[in-house]
Amino acid sequence: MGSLSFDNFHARKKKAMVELVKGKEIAVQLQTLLHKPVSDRGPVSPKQLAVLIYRSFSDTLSELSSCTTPPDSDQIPAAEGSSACSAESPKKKRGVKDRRGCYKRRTSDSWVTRSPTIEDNYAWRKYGQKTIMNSEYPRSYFRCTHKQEGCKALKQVQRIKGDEIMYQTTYLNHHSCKETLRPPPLLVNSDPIDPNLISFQTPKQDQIQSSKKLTVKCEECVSEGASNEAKSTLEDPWHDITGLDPLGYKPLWFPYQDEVESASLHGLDMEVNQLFDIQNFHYFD
DNA sequence: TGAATTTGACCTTG
DNA sequence: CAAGGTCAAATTCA
Repeated sequence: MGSLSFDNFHARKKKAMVELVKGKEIAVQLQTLLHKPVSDRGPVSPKQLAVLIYRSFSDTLSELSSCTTPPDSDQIPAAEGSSACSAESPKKKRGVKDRRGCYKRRTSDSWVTRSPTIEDNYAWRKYGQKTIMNSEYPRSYFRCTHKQEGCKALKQVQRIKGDEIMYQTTYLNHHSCKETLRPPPLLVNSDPIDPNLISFQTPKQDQIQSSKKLTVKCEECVSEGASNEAKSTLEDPWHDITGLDPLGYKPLWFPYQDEVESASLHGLDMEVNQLFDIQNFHYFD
């Protein structure tokens, strides 16, 4: 078992590196493309390249996160794979021992994000809510809507005490249903739960005013550690493509951001920053 | 009417 | 035993 996991670790690591290199190459392509006049750009749009870059990072992170699972963990497989926890019949009455409680508590394959929204471009289904001790707000429990297909991704969302418009989201397990990853909406207008998300569409006249309010509100809600530099990128189109929050918050759907932010992301910083320097950043078709 | 959410009971963990 | 995580019936929504 040990050597198998060891091999697996290196295989995944290698795959992750390949993905990163691929992403970097695409980023270079994107950079080159953006230096060309729109008429000379050919069939591939910058937006498509940006999506590919995102996908590359996503795949990389997926591989890396799998590496973090302890090789020797004898964790009980999620309920559907466990004979001990599998139910004989789909419906059982209360009192009969069923699969309730057959869960893993937080594993190493978990990460926490803070965001003004709970949206992360995956489809989730809420399956529970609990009031938490010493917490003003209840914690909501979500699972991937594609659980039936074997996806074990879970997340817990809780408002942050003292920072009411921020949510702390704890993710458990990665999506195995990659194809269900919904592309970020081209128009991020508002969130049903929290309207702090920003629209990158050319604002209509009546939206400009609310946009200003939004800016003020967001600046108020930025945590102490957030840099003013980051706050100034409100119209950052990168967010629309990648889901990275332009307000200086943590990325909205970037697992392992704390570890990766300073490594992988900064690896692209130069190119990304150069992209932002380009005045005519046409990435929409 | 099917899908999604709510809610209280049940279960495990520490 | 308390706290937190999950289940599933009931309820709501589209």
